[in-house]
Amino acid sequence: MDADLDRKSVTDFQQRVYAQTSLIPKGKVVSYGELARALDCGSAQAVGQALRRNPFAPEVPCHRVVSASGDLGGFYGERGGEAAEKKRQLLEEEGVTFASDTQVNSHSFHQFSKGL
DNA sequence: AACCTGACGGACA
DNA sequence: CTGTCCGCCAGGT
Repeated sequence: MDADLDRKSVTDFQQRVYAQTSLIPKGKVVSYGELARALDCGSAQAVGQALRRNPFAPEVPCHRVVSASGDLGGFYGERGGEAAEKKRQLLEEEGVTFASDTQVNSHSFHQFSKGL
């Protein structure tokens, strides 16, 4: 019915990823694994898949999502390209500190509520 | 339905 | 620290 027309392109899972990603506070970053955990997914790759070609950019601050190792990961479907440098700059603009040109400082990681 | 890929993560050599 | 392998889940072909 009419409702079927809207969804397409974006699955229920992706909407959850974008929603959680938009919850990341400015000046902080979250790893794909942490995000996946918040979504009760258990797979960071599944989360990365959703962000890979995010149709909600820049509505969704996908640049605040980095790898668990502190690496920038990717941006706009590119890994370690100039896009990564842009991503790094965006984070620095928001107040995120970097341990290296391609690594985020560990204290800049955000943590979702675990419900304790 | 089956197979392969992917902006990951962790373990191992 | 670097390179390789396996496991994880979802999506596209």
